[in-house]
Amino acid sequence: MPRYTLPDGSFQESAAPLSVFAIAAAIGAGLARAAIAGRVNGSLVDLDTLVDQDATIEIITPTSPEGLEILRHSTSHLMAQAVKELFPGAQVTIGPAVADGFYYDFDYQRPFTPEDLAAIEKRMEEIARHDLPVKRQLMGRQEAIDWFLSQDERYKAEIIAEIPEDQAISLYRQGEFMDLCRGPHVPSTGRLKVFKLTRLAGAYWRGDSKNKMLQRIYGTAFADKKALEAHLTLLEEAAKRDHRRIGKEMDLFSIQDDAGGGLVLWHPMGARVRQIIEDQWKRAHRAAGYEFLFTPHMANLDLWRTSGHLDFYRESMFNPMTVDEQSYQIRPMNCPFHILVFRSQIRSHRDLPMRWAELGTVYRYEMSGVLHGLFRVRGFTQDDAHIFCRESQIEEEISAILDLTLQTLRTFGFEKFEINLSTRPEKAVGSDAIWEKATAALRGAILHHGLEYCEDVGGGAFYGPKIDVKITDAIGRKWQCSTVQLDFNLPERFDIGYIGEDGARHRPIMIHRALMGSLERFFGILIEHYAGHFPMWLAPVQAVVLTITEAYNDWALEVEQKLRAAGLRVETDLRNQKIGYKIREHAMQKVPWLLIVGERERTEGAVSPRDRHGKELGLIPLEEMMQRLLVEAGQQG
RNA sequence: GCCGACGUAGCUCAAUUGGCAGAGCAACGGAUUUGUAAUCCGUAGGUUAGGGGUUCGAUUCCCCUCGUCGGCUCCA
Repeated sequence: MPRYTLPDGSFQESAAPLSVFAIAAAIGAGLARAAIAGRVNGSLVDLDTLVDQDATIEIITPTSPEGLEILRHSTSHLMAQAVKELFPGAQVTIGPAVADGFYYDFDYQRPFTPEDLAAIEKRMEEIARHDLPVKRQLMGRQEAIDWFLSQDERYKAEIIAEIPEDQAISLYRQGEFMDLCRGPHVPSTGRLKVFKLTRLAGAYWRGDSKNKMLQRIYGTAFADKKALEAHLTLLEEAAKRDHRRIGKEMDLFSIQDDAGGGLVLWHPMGARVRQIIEDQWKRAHRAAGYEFLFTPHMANLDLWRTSGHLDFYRESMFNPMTVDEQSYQIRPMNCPFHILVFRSQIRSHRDLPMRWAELGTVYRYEMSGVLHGLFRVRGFTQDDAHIFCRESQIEEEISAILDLTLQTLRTFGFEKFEINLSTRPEKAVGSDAIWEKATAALRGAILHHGLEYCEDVGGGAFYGPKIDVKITDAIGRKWQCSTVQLDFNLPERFDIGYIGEDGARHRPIMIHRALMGSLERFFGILIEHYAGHFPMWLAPVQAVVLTITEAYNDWALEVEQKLRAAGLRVETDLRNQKIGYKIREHAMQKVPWLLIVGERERTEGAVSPRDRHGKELGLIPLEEMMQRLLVEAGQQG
C-alpha cells in the first residue's frame, strides 16, 4: 500500500499504485486539470507515471518555473512536429527550453523565411487542437539509432550514440511524430495553447563554428495569454529603453563606420555623464584607500609574452604593430603594467596591501558579428584595480572590495544582487593548498556580509577563484558587471615578491577587480535602467530655463548664472518659440526640471518649475528652488 | 567569422508588376513676441551604403564588398 507524501506534509494512501495524474485527481479536480507533470522523490516525471511505492510527490503545473519549462519544451516538440509535416526533408536536432522560451534547431536544404514561420505557427495550432496524446516509451540503444537512421534523422542518431551507457533512451510520440527526449512532457498537445514563434537565426550544430550551420527557430510559450502579453510588453519596454536608440535621441554617444565598429565616440552630453561617474568612482576609491595609476595603451610584445596573454588570450587581441623593428601590442588588459609598477622596487610586507586603481582603456578584438551598441565593443575603459597583498590579508581585502562594490552599485540605483563564487577548474595553476585557502577566504568574505550566493564549482579561471556580482535592472533583467578575481599566475610569471618579517622573499597574492566592468557597457546599462531619465546627480542637463518671450531673457540668464554658480548643470532656451514647443523639446530630452520664466517670475524673482512628470509647481522664489535642486542633485542611489 | 533580414535626405519613413526619388520632423531664411508636450510661410537638402552586371530604362532583378540588426554554451 503506497503512501504518497505531499509538499505540505500531508499524505495520501492508496490500496493500489496510482499514476501521478490519479494522485493529483485525488487531491482535487482543479489540480488534476492544471497538472502537466509530477515530481516523484525529486525527479520530474510524466503524469502517467505509475508510483508503486512510498514517495514524496509534487504536482507540477505551468505556473511553477519547472512547469513553465516543461510547457516550453513540449511546445518546442510541437514546433518540430509542425516543421516535419510542412518540410518533410528537415532533420531535427535539439530543441530545449531556454531563459524566456524555447528553440529548436533544424537542418534543411533551404533557409526558412518569416512566411514559413507563420505557416509553422498555424500548423502548430492545428496539431494542438487535435489534442494528440504525448506518450513516452523506452527503446534499446541500437534499436533507437536504427529507427532514427531509418527516418534519415542523422543528428538524433549521433546524439543517442553519445548518451552514457547507464542512461535509458526514451522517446516521446505525439501522433506520427516521434522525438528522442528525456522529458517529461505535457500529457497531450491540447495543453499547449499559448505560444508564439519569435525569430529565426543561424546556429552551429553543437555551438561549434567548425560544424554545419543549422537553422534555429525561437519561440516562447506561457501558461496563459496574460503572461504571454506581459512578456511581449516587457520586450516592447526593453526596445523603448534600448540604449542605442536613447543614446541617439539624447545625443549621448555614437559609433560610426568612419572610426570603426565597436569604437565609441562620447558626445558632450554622454561625456558629462561619464565624468560624473568617474568623479564618483575616484572619490569612493580615495576613501577606500586606493592609489591611482596611469599606464600606457600599448607595450612591447615581450610584456605580453611574459604575462602569458600571447598564449591564452591571443584570439581576443589585435595584431601587434611594428615600431623601430620591435613589435608592440595594444593592450587588452591593464594588469601587466600594474605588475611592472609593483616590481619597480623592493617591496616590504609593511607596504602591503597595495591597492592600485586605473580607469584603463583596453582594446580587444571581438568578431564583427557580436558587436552590439555599448554592450559589446572593441575599445572600452575598465574601472580596474589590482590589489597586492599577503595571503593572510585576502579575506579582509575581498571583504573591503565587496563593500566598495555594493556601495558603488547602490549609488547607481541597483538594489538586487546575485553573487556567484567560482571555484577551481580542472586545469589550474597554483597548489591545492592555496586554492583551498583562497576559496575559503572568498567564501568567508561573502558570508561576513550576510550575502546569499551560488557556488559555481569548477567555474573559476585557471589562475584563481573569483566572485561575480550580477545586478537586476528596473525591468528585471540581470547584468554581470562586477568581478573580483584572485590571480596565482601573474605574480609567478613576473616573479614579483616582497620581503616578509622573516627577511625572506615571499610571493604576494594579486587580486584583479572591476566594479562597473566597462564604463561603456555600464553606461549602456544605466541608460536602459533609467530609460534615459537619469536621476538628478547623473543627468547631463539638470534644468533648462525657458523664457515666455524675449522680454525675460535678462532674468533667465540671471537664473542660469546663479544656478550654475551653485554647481548645477543648467542651460537656457531663449529661442523665439512658443513655450509649449520649448517644453516639448526639453521634455523629450528628459531634462529633470524645466524652469519657466515670464512676467510674474521676473517681478517676483522667481521661477515656475515643471518636473519630469509634467507636474507644475507654480511660482517659487529662485533661492528656494535652488535649494530644492541642490538637495535633489545631492541624492544618490 | 558564419546564417538570416535589412541599408532611400541629419532623423522617422513612402515610392504600384522595373518608367522623372517623395513626406513629416530637424537645418536655413522670413513673419510671429507667444504662459506649460509641435505657430505660419518659404529655401535648401540625395552618386537610393559602395562597386559591377542584366535592361531602352534599376531604389526595384542578379553578383561582390562594406555596414547595421537578430542569432551562433544553455544538454537528447
